[in-house]
Amino acid sequence: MAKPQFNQEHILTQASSAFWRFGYHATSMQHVFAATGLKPGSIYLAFGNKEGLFKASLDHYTQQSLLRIRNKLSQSPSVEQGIFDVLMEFVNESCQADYCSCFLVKSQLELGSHPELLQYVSTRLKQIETLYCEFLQQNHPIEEAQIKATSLMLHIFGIRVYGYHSQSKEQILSALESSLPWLPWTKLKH
Amino acid sequence: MAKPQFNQEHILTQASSAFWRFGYHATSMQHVFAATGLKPGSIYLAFGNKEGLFKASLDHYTQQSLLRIRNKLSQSPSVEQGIFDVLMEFVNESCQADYCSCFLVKSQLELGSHPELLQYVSTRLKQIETLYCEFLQQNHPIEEAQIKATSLMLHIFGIRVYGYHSQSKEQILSALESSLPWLPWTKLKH
DNA sequence: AACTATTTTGAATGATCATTCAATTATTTG
DNA sequence: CAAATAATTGAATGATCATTCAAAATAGTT
Repeated sequence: MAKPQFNQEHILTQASSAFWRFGYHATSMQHVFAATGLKPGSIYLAFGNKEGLFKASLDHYTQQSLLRIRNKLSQSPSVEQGIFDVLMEFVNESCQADYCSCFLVKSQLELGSHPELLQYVSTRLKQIETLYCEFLQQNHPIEEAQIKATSLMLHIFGIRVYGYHSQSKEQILSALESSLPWLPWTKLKH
Repeated sequence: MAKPQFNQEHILTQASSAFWRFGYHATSMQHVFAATGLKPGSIYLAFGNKEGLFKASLDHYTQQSLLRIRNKLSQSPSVEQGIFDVLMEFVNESCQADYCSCFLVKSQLELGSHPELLQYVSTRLKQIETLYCEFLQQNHPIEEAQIKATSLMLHIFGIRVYGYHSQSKEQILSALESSLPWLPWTKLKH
């Protein structure tokens, strides 16, 4: 064997970041070579082709997202409080200068006409919904948990799009409070 | 003058359709030439460059969307009923085989790192929100109308993303009913 | 009919795209 | 240390990209 294989974590971090910010089509392999400092052959040996690298990037992002949500919901005094905190994080992200929404949501819309990648993205978004649903089942019958989880995903998708509008934080918060009354808003009011 | 200028409506219909379905980066000018049957020079003379054609396509789509919503809300017995009907149309669209979400929402996410086009898209999405808000002011004080309009946009954005999941119609409807209780759901229940 | 103004044509351009592969380098194995 | 094995290199490839422009065609004007 030659030099042990390059750091896959490093390249996936860089590739995810590029695909996330610029999208699948606007990110060229040459950009990836430049960002990672690696040569074409290395990346093609490890990931096969651009699609393979993209899938691995999606996986990397999804695992981090699932972990982040799981930690937040586990460590909160209640599931509702944890969900509320996660939502607030999403809203606050949208205020940052380099905001670039959610990698999975962006990919879902960009690759709507690419059945294989679309399926790959949809599966991962469903994993996230399932995670919320599992936590909600601690407090609610499964049917209600499922409805709340779907409603939550609709709102999260909405935030991911609406967040691009400038100075939207207060508007988003008021709207969320009106349509998600089962979250613990009281501590923020007045 | 030569032959009167080609039918701009026709080319914008074709170009919008391509940009909408495949996105800005995945739609090449060669695709547009093939779809319209026109030669490069004609299109470049009329629209300047790809960005110009894209902006004109966005405008074309936006004007049609505003017209469609305005008609629906004007002809309904109440604003709430009109909004409900529009939402149901969006949900039903997501069941079709060739579903491709909303051109503006897709563009907003794809062009997040292109400030000029991002601004162009955001302005048009805000126009749609303003239209809803104006109609809602017939029944509600302006503050409440604005919150309802923003909540509506969040939900519409959510539907536009969630719609890609297969067999999602019933789930979406249940979730919408739970988070938009001010819409006239009763006639559908039981 | 001749002239002018404008549009259309379509081949060509250089840039950038994803991808390949023979040669080189590095590591493990015998 | 030598042989075998595997990873890395980076220049090169053909395809496709957005865009250009000189020439041809068409319509209005005199």
